[in-house]
Amino acid sequence: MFFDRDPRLVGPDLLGKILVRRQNRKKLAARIVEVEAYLGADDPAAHASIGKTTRNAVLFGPPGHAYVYFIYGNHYCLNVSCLPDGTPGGILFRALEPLEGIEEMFKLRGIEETVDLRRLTSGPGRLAAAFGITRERDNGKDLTNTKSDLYIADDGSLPPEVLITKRIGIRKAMDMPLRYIVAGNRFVSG
DNA sequence: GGAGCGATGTCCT
DNA sequence: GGACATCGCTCCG
Repeated sequence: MFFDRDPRLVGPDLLGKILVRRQNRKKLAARIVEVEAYLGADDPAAHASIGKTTRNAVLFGPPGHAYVYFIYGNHYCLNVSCLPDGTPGGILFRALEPLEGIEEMFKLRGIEETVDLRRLTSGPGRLAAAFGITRERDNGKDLTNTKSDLYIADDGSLPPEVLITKRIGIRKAMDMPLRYIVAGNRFVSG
């Protein structure tokens, strides 16, 4: 299956796909335009590099599941697990291009709709807030289940061009080229 | 528009 | 007790 592969292969293939949230009959949808790969023991920046703990257990579980963690006392971040059960790895969602339910996303973010659309879902903390993602609610969910209230959809569209760069905002393994972005997309962070 | 910094929870040593 | 895969606010140009 799609996520049962190395994150370095899943990452670029995720670009162009759509993250969908359903809640109170409302549908939120946004296109994935920026992600980062996080590996296992060989990647000091990865949460999985320290071995399996209660916090990072989802990364060691079956592929395609949501790993949500709380960072800097303020923000949630969304990842999806990769590789087979027992082998850690995942992809961090860093930026989305809003498609549907934009009004609801502004509400969930707690900002006015006059704010530049780019500030709505550009950045891991921002996109998680815009989708109402919390650890309590979403950690461990199967993102391949389209009956779920949080999943990844595919409308068949492919990004024009994928660029690979160094990852952003980390203190370790800063030089590994594991960030994947849609070239020229205005919703990419940084 | 960029550098500096505070907020603030959770996990791990 | 320190680190942390962030954000938004200041202050300065």
